[in-house]
Amino acid sequence: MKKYIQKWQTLIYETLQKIIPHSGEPLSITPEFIIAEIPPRPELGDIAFPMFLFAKPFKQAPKQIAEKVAGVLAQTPDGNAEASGPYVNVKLNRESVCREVIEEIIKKQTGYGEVTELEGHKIMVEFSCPNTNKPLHLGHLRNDAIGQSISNILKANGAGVKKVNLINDRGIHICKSMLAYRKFGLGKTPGEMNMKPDHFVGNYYVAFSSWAKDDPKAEEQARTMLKAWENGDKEVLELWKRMNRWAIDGINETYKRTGISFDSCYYESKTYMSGREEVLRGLKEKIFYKKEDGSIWADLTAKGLDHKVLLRDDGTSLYITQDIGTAIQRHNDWPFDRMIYVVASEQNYHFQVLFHILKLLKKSWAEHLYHLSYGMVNLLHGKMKSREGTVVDADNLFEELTLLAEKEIKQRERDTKIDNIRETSERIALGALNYFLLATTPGKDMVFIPEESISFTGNTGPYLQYTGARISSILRKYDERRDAFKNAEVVYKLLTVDEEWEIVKLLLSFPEQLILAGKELNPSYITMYLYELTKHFSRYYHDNPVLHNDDSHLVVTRIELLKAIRIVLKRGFDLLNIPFLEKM
RNA sequence: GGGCAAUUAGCUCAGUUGGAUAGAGCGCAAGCCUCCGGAGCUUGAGGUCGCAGGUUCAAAUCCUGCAUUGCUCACCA
Repeated sequence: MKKYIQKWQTLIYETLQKIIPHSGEPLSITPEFIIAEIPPRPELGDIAFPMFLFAKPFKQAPKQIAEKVAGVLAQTPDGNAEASGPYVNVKLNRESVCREVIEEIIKKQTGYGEVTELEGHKIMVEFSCPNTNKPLHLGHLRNDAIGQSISNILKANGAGVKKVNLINDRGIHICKSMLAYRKFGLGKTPGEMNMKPDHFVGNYYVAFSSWAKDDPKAEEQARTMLKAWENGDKEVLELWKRMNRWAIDGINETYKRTGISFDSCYYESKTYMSGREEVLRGLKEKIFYKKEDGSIWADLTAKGLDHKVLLRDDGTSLYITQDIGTAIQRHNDWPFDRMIYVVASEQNYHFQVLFHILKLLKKSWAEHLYHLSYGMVNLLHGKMKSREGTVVDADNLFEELTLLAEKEIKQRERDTKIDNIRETSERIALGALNYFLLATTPGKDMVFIPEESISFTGNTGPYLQYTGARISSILRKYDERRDAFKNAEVVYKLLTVDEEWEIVKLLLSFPEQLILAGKELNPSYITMYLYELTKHFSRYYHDNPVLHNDDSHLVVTRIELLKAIRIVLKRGFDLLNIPFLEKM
């Protein structure tokens, strides 16, 4: 669409130049600054140009200016202009636009969703970052969905993207589940208990909490264990390795199920030391200071921030210590132009502090670090609170959604027409989940409603998947009857239905939405776009038969349109990690 | 108490750099199957855009104040 808007901006600009009244002032802008809009109702036209801005220099009412401009541009090879109050509304030449767009999409296939906006940029994206003391929950699912999708979107914008995970495998919280296991675990294994191993580990983290409630010594023992861990205590390390393996194996299973992957994986246990060294170096260079008790601090009050502790008085590391080390190591490993941290908004302050500390440490790249902050995921009946046991476990939720999808399939009596019901249900569940999590702007808190997400009607992932399956079904039928259309030709002039035109305009704007989504780091531009596209398609094919037409030229032309829609849908689904289903 | 953010229909969410009558979905009400898959389509009701000022041709959008809610200011991560 941009291409056509630019063309018309120039045409409007040239026309305005011609009609400047003698008493008026010359135009002080260039064509690209002429405001172009999409009219509120399609029957008004395809592009709208408000004339308000020219009223002052022309010393004329916007309405009069619009009429004059439209008079000059009423009939052109590129389309027609007409005045509507203070607006000049343009209707594009449908036939030529239809041809250009549909042919381009079919020629490029899914490459149609590739733009060069960020070519040459190296962008590292960190997301997920699980703790190895418990399984993933709903909050992680939003994190994963955003991280994965943003990476896809940046890649489609031409950037070199490296997806990285950071395994939170050290620290006092890890010691807590270890302690509880040592105390209550009796050497059992997840295999013996027939449990998913990360859930097995998570149970001991819960066990620690209830133990610590009655026994004040529990917290102290955890601190002692952390010290032992950092000092390389053999028995502690042995236990740590064993339990970490369980947790990570389980978490990887969830990633696999939900289509999440990484290019490389960092471990806090391997980076915290370099963070500590960096802090000590900073101390030596008097960037930081030491308190009497031996703890090391940064004074950030000059920046309007607080004082921040970087190393405990017993010398052990904190969250921020290892974050410093990790950032430095990453930039050494893969010198990025930008680094995006996908982390919940509750850590906004932490990242302000982290980025500033890295600047204090004179890391020139620190200003290219960006915290992509996403809001909390709440439930309809309130917040998720681990203490109240209302945390939604990722695996359980996914299973719940899968079963709901399976039930729907059976209810619709589609089970005989689908090859693998379980697999299809899982793919619908994933589509439902990712669509729902990505449809809300990342920065905002959101309410997750499982039943609504899996609903097969309305603005949901499954509805999108259904539409994709319907298109696929029509194209399959066309293939089967191909011989009947041997002599038919594609004639774009035949696409005269308004709904066809709306769809073509949408196809035209896909690359622009992709650029926007990349610029704003916001996948919801894609979810909104895909919903618009599927809604228009549903309306269209409800009233306009594709295959059941006497005119075989019309059939093959509409088939071209459907192929183009399918390509764009597929590409859009890929960006959001929503599986495309041929049948469902 | 300080900082950051949010507030749009009963509920969940859109609303580009200020621009034509503020939009979807769910739910509610009423319709549509001799039709490529009815998981669909059509129509309707439902809004003082948190409140009060200001900026201007024009404000949900920009500015100021207030209210409410969330997050945060830990030797947790």
